[in-house]
Amino acid sequence: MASLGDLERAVMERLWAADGPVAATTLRDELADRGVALTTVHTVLTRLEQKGFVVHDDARPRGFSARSSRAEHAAELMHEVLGQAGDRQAVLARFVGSVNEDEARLLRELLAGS
Amino acid sequence: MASLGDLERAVMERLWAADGPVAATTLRDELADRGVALTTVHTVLTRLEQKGFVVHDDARPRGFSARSSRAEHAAELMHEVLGQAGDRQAVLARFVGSVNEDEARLLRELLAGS
DNA sequence: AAGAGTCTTCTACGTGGCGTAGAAAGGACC
DNA sequence: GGTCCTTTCTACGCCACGTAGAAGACTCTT
Repeated sequence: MASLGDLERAVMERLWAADGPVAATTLRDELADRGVALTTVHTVLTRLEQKGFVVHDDARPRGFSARSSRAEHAAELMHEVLGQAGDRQAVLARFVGSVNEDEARLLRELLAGS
Repeated sequence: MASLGDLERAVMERLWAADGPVAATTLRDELADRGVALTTVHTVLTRLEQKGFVVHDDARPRGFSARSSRAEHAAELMHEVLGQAGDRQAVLARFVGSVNEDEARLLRELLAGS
């Protein structure tokens, strides 16, 4: 369960927001506010690939994409937290005890269908 | 959202398992498999206090205790993940889509009461 | 096919968090 | 008051991550 650094997260955010593979130069431009160098973007992408969060095609300007969607990733994280937390029932109880009404309704609907 | 290191987690685990304040020496003994020095335990406890996960009384052998229960902590973490993940509904959908049947039933019960 | 420009990989450095603990200071108990 | 336990102070090493230069690989144009 690897956690992400600031820049790593920012990069993932762009990849999640994109609807296809993204070039490193594009990412650098999107992260212009940080003023990061292109090589920095590449380093981060490489590390994200090692962690299994990113893949790239072998087109010539490489296209990088997130391995799973943002929602999938978050849901996985939630399961991880739930998993390594001993009493799963207690955790779930606390969890649903503090969701707002809209989300409670949504959850009821989602659970009704299964 | 501070994440915990290995030893920090191990310490929290003991504090969560305990039903009252725990002395540093006790923790060191419980962590005997790691062979950590007492001062190491103290350092970790201090850092955990700075992060807001632990408090201590001012009895003479200080009593350390977790600020919130393990379940509360996990539930909070789950909310954090959910919160910073953009489309909360999508995340919840993915999440309940992959809970097992027992947990789904539990969730339905928990949600029915609210 | 050479040259120019772009993309990718290699390598490396600084910082900060965490595991680690000795040394010193503070308090308890006989 | 001296000895022993506890707490605090200070410090070091390692690893993850942000950062990027240098060099190598590739493409494209002429």
